Amino acid sequence: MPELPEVETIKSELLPHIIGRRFTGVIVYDAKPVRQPSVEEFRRKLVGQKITSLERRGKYLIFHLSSGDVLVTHLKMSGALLLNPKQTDRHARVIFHLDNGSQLVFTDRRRLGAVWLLENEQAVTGKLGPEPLTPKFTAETLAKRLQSHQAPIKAVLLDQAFLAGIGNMYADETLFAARIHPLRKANSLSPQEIRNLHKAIVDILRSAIDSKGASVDTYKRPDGQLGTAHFNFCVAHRGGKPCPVCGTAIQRLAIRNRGSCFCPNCQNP
DNA sequence: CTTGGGACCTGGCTGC
DNA sequence: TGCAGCCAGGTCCCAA
Repeated sequence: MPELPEVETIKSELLPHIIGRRFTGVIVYDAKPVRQPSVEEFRRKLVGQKITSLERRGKYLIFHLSSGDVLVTHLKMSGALLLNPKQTDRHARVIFHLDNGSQLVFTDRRRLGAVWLLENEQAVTGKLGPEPLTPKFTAETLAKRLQSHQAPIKAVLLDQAFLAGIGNMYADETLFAARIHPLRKANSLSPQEIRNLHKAIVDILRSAIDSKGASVDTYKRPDGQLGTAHFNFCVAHRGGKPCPVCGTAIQRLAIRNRGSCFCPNCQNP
């Protein structure tokens, strides 16, 4: 599942291969992911445009084009952007042909992913919360934003309008690193716990980026390689297995219909 | 405003 | 071995 570290990895590995390239053709095998505009307009407007820059916002990728328009992608659960894959599988949804002969393949097994071609990205990314890996995201910022939430901290961390880019696995890892129980009410955290949580968010995300993301499910980098961040996971996707710190069995429960793994000993309620 | 539940979607897994 | 049904989770939509 591509979360911030996975999307950041895709961005940085795609970047050198696509900057300055021009779209020469766009083949839509599945219209479902093309959210805006119509498939016909999507193709017509895209062909001929040059990619001038590529940025990540939360879990979105934003391709800036020479026309001023932006191509925005979200990979959701099972999406990937593959560069010149050896074989195009049956899950290829859109193929972008570039002027150097390369193919950029948007593939997505579960068909939840989406692409937009827009005048600007605000309609899609406008409601996102702060970027956790920018200097503006401080423990003080976090503390202030937590005050207005009494939902479980795990649910709040998953809210993209609260903080952009964290998904289920990194929320679990972050709370474990900060020793905070996922059901704690967000506005009940002490100043020290908030400082710990802030540090955990930054550390966990940075280290996952260093490991090129986590390949627990279908996540692949543009060249088809896997990431290794999941080898460092302490609790995420480890329900029933021993806690690496104390050996207690990792517990699993549903919060907001999402599986949450935590150590009942290290993360006290 | 916040909160929580259902829907979307497909393939891997479970259990009969 | 076959197959129905469950489950995974990012985000949108809706109701309270």
